[in-house]
Amino acid sequence: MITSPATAKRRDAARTRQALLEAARVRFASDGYAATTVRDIADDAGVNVALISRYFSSKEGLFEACLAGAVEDMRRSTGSARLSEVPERIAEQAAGLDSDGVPRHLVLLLRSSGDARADEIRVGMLRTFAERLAALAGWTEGDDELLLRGQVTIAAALGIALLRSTTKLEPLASATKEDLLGPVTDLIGALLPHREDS
Amino acid sequence: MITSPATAKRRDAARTRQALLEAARVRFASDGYAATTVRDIADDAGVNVALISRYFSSKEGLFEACLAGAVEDMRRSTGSARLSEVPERIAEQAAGLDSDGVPRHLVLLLRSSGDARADEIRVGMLRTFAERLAALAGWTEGDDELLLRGQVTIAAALGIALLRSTTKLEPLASATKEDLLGPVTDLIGALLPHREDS
DNA sequence: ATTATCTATAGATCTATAGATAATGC
DNA sequence: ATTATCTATAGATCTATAGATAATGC
Repeated sequence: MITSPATAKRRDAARTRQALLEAARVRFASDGYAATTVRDIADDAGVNVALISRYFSSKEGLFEACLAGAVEDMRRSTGSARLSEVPERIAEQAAGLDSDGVPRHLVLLLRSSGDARADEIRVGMLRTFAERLAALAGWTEGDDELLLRGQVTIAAALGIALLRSTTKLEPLASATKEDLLGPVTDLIGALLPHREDS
Repeated sequence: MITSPATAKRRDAARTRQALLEAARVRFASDGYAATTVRDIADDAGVNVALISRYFSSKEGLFEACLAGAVEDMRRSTGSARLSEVPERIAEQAAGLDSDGVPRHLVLLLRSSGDARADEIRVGMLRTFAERLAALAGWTEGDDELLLRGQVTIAAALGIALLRSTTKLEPLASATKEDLLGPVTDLIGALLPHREDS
């Protein structure tokens, strides 16, 4: 174990960077880009505001770094999955936690910073994500009807995640991954037809 | 016809108020509350900024007025519907247009202004909306499982609407109500079980 | 000595409003 | 005369940064 305890006051650029990144993901995801101030993020991270510019150039740079993290999450989630595993993965994403309880912030994909470059990344990720889902259900280039269904599936998952993270609408807000699994399984079963040939 | 042409420069408080309201709904829905400036809205409406304070007290007041409009939309949409009519209504909402092509801005229900009062209205509407849907599928007080399904249905519809209004993700972004009807019908059929007794 | 962190502040918004102007209707 | 609209501006943020401070490791 080289890492120091979480409460460490020891100067550590890498740790500070990480703390900012995590605080930013949470804030951007739940409050949106414009409503979040750099001071909010720095305070949450227990760090001086000026360090955001230091490590991420700007608020916009920090947002892009958050998106890059979401790309990672997404890769791991849809990577080598089979259609039969999709409902559980989606339920995890919608619940906002992966199977180990590590927070996921896919909601970021619905949060625009207004910056053109960040928006391209964001929409590109959504596109890829939807195509992977559709592909698991037998989609091939040009089949717009099935692609639309893949995109509707993503939209539904993100809608659930967003409603959970921005409102206290019960029982949805407190629903666990297990609570969501039933409805999500039905939802995906209806949207993405199972292939005959596998 | 008493109303003057749309291009009228004639002074008309009611018309100005309405123009502000419509411009605000569009901006708040697509950009969110914090990212929208009162000047954006006034410019879109072709009206002086100061008139926002005049007719709505504040930016927050204008947002609340927009929400009140969304309540109207919602009432009309889930009013006396039967379960069999729900998919079409939801498809309309998700598409962002009602059957006459009049824009709907249910996405506002996902947009927080940060103000406690507005948020209560917002979440209250979501709650009512979900309960009505669930009730059409046989929900009675205390049945949390079915209520969750109602809320997931709303979340899915809002997710679609939001993705459509904030990205250019094709084919979803350009899908018509008719294009959406298939997937949405399947989605609702799977989420909300049809009652045996009717 | 190096570099992580903090202080202080410039400059750019953005909202709200007081008071001036000008179109309307009696 | 009334009231819809506009001008000008005060006051409150918020981001980015230059330069000072202080902890670290050689």
